[in-house]
Amino acid sequence: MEAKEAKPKLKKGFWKPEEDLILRKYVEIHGEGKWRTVSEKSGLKRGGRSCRLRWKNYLRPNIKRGEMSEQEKDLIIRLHKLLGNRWSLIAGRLPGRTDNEVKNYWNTHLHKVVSGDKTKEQQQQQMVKSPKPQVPSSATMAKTSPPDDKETEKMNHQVRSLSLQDFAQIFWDEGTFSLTTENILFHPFVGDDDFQSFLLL
DNA sequence: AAGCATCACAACCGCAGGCAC
DNA sequence: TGTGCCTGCGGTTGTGATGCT
Repeated sequence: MEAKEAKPKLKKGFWKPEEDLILRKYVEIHGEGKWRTVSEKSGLKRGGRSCRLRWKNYLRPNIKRGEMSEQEKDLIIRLHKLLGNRWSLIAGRLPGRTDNEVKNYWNTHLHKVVSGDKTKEQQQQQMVKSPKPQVPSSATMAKTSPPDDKETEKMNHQVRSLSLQDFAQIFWDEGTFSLTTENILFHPFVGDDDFQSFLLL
């Protein structure tokens, strides 16, 4: 039995600093995309998807590392309530954070908080009071992303179109808006007529 | 000090949509 | 119009770090 094709054995597991360096340099010169060729041409013995993930989650410029701020935590909880496990959409509202990071953070910290921690329970109760519709499981949601501008616009549109009312409810606490300045800054409606109207409600 | 349990997070995998040919 | 490749998404797994007994 012949071996089909001497496939170079792909490396798995944690990335070494020198591998990061190679990938970073390659992307700086050639740009993002065509991840399969990145792995072939750069000499990295990594699969294209592994390269893409590493770049997207750790090497990309403007990645924010470190602990989540209170505003970020709050926003994640609220958006998760609204959007469900649409991590890429949620991450899109958190500058510098990646979907993987948000997902991990939710699974290790916030999920526990929301589903049981006494000290935080009160915060969550406010949101649990009025059940929010989840995003319809439409195949159009959150799958596939063309490059940035389009994607951003698409996400904003998606969130906008389904959630003006939902946001109004979510940010409504016991008869008082808890829409903070920070939340407004993160909010996709900023600058939109929709949002202006929303604020005037 | 050693062994075990749990936590936190990086990375991988399967699936599905978009796009080029 | 059909097919195959590329890429992104969400779920899951693996591994190192830390805490506890």
